Amino acid sequence: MHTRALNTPTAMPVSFPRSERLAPGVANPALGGNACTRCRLRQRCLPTGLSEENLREFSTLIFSPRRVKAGQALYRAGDAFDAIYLVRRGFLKSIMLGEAGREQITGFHTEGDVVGIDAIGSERRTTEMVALEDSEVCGIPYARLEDMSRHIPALQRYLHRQLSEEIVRNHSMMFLLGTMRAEERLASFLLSLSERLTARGFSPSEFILRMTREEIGSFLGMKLETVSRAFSKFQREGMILVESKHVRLLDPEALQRLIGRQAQPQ
Amino acid sequence: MHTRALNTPTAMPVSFPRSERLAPGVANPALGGNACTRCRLRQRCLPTGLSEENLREFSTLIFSPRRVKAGQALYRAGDAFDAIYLVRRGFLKSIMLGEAGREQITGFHTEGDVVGIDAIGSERRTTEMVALEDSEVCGIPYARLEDMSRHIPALQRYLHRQLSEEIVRNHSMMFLLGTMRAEERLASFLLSLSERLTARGFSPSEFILRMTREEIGSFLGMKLETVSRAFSKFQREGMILVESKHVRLLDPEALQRLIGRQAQPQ
DNA sequence: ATAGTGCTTTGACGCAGATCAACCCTAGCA
DNA sequence: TGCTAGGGTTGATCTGCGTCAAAGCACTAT
Repeated sequence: MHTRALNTPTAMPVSFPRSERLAPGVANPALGGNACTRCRLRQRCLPTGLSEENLREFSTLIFSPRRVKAGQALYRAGDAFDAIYLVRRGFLKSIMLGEAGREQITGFHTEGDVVGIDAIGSERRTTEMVALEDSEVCGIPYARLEDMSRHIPALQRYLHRQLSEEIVRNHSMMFLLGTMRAEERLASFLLSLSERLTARGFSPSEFILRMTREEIGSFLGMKLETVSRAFSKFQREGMILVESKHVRLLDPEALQRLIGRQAQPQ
Repeated sequence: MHTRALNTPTAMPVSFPRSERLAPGVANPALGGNACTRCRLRQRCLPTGLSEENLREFSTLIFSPRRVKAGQALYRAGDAFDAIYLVRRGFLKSIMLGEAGREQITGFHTEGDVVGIDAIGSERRTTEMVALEDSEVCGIPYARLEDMSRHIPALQRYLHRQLSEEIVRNHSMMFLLGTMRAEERLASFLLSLSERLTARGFSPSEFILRMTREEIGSFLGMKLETVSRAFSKFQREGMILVESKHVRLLDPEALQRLIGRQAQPQ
């Protein structure tokens, strides 16, 4: 039995027990050039089922990694759509802007995620993508990806699967926003975050939030004060430990129950 | 200046002035067999830019129209995903089912819409599609569509555009559910309904709602009573005329303003 | 040290919308 | 003709969450 890496290399608050950081699954942590075949994320980000030859061909598509500093935008609403991106490192948010200065965060993204796929088939970006911490992404020019996916069926399936997953995620969010109350939303958020981090080889029960209470609120359709109160309540009831951005899930089943119960009367 | 067709062939309530029904844009209203080239919806539902030859090839894909009676499901959650559908006639809703018997309507669909595309790339349906009135859909087996789109670029683009539009619609819904208050949601709903019907050659300002207050509420994340009150208020303020399912927009700009204003304080 | 800034927490209060309930209308049907 | 069921409207009341405000904490700059 061993602890898995926290989703951060930075120091923990002193009052919190520090978890050990392990190598995230792949033996060679040194990043190579931009050749996908040597990338540490190869298992997670590339289409599966490509032949060696196809994989090499696919690698030629990819721009060398681009850095996006915390606070900077990878793209903005209105920009021409010409590429999708694989997140290689870091954490980003996608934002939708509406009239009257209203805006909403429509997603958070971290390593291994495909981002910017939502504008596929359109001319321009309708959302913008901003880094919450220093990040690195690999761009794939869309026109060439479209071409290549015509003669590599596995690539076509990969693309369609990414699109499908985006749609399914969106449906889940619509469901969350349309039917859940504040505490259910936050519980759901925490559990899904935990799942995603687990899939990336991090600890399922302990993590660092990369976003503010206000950003969580924007994503979940509630105000930052409500987010904060829900965190405090979960802590009071022993379901989580929270200290500012550091969260530990003590009783995920309780969070799950909190979402599941409370069906409509009879 | 002439009036356009209402989105129904049925009789109007007597107290409402009846609009004239005109032919919906295409000269020959008699439906042919299942040959797309003779379908009255050809302009709206088929990929544009196909050569005559490609169009004939595409037509061979399509199953002959399938009828779905009001209340019946076209597919259910858990069904194998094997086809997408073009709505040829009628009106349907898609529903997402959650734990504890909760459910939410994620979309309404009418003629010319592509439905069932959300499960692309997955094995099984995650939502279900139920007809609100007697409907007709043309199925397209997905595996063959995927194949064919590899050698017909216009078809590939068409597919990607459909997926993109689905994603953009979902984002708009997330924005609506996450940032708008009840009256704004309903105003937004009415305007978007009006737009969609206009694009199909119906009257932009007068239409029949095919769904109940409860279904509108489910879609917009509010209770049926709140929907009803918002309708009444809009009518009191002279923005719409509403009599049960029959709606006329008297002042669309006012509805638009209702959404636009009310930014967050400074 | 000190001040300033951004983020978080917590309390007090108010309101939008949910809930509960009564009643109406229409359609279908015995 | 009357009964029933489903849908819609409206009123009264309740409550979850937004709003407003104050204060604390961690960082950074000076």
